[in-house]
Amino acid sequence: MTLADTAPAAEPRASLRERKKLATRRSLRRHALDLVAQRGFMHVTVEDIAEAADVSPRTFFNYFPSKEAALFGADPERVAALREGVLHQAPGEPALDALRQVLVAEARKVTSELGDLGGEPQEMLRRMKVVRADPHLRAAQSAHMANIESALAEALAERLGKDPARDPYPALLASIAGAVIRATTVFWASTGGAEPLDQLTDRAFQALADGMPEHCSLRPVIRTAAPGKDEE
Amino acid sequence: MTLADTAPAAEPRASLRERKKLATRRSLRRHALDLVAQRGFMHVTVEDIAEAADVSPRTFFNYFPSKEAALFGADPERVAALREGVLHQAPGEPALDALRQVLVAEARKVTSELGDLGGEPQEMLRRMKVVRADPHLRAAQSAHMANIESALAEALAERLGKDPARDPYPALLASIAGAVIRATTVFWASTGGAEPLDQLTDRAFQALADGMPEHCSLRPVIRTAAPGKDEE
DNA sequence: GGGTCATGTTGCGCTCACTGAAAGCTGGTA
DNA sequence: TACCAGCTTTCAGTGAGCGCAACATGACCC
Repeated sequence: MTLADTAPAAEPRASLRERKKLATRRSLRRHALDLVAQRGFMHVTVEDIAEAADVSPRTFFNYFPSKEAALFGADPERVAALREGVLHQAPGEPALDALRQVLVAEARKVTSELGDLGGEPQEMLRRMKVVRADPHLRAAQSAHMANIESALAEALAERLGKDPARDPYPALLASIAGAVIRATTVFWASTGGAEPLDQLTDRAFQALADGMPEHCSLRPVIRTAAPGKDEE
Repeated sequence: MTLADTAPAAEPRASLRERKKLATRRSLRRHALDLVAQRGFMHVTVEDIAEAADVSPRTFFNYFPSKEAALFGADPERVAALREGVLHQAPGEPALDALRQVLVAEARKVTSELGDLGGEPQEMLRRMKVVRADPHLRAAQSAHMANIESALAEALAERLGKDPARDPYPALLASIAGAVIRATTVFWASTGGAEPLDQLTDRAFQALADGMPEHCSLRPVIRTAAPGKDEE
């Protein structure tokens, strides 16, 4: 495994130490995903993953707080970026719209060829397929998302100038946003990534804005303005 | 601790064995809640709980699959009831409305004086206060809710005659319903139960049906008997 | 009441996730 | 080169959770 690849290196090339750390992180992530895809989450131990990545088990926990985190650990920086987006995206417009824009953009990033964290293409898809297959992992994903939802709720409350202790709206919206993300992502994986995740996300938010009608257009729709759109 | 109390005994009085089992279950739940409320989830071991309830630690796991489950374990029968409700409540009406009715009714039951599982009054409130305080527990609650969401999604798909593999609507709606439950419940706890949970739930669903407008009426509204619609 | 069976409880041993501390290794730097 | 900061490893320990084999106890029948 070479250390200096896959990254377009827009930055002045991090120190060797940093590169090694990033490589180890990726290696752990990658091997965790591989092993879990092969054997199922339950039948993979942290020791297995560490061994595959050629580090000690203890080192695994220096990188990830839990076995699950190696699969869908969102870096703090990404959460901070979401926060930032929720606060400042589309000022003046409704928070729901801003949230929608931010999350659609995030979905696009995460599923772009490079994959998140600069990993392999399709990595996100593989990850979600694995998650989809295992109820325990779906639960763990929900748990993980709960933390992100908290951050979102906080940001939404700030944007709206509402006191979370008095108004449930920010927390409610944040929870719903999390639900949308989880549902669309799992569905996306179940179709093998046939329809881009960002479009699915956008349509889900449209349905939400329309009051979740039963015959809503969760299937491809011709929309003006933003993303080009196809019909089915 | 007497065995035969708290239950109005509409039934022919279960066998001694059944009564003991139920008593043990309640005792474990109760002591788990007490201890966690005192010391925090992290600082309570299963051994502590078992000791307090006067059973062996092994027995604890005969009743609950995990430490968390003693706090917010929904009995399978209750989930089955939800499923049933989603399938057959308000036939002909939109699934969202049926879901709303079912969950509002559930909220009323769960927060009724008797508490769920026939426990103490206010037990639900104490439980949710504890959950609200601890991020780990909030995550665990999300994880737990994910399972219920799966059941809801299945039921919704059946009701709507939609194929979950082709249409994300049922899963999306189920996830959102779970999000609504979690958000409203946590908020309800944060207000100390000032406003009835079922009303909060109903208003949250109203907001959802209205497309989550920012200035929606999540605060008390004068509403007539049945969901006779209000304008905001 | 006594015998028998089904069911529930317990003790034991084990795996594995996860953590703190101390010692060893390695890259950055003067 | 020498030193220091930061990373990795080893080690020892806690605690969740599970399978299994006794053991205890209601339930049932006579």
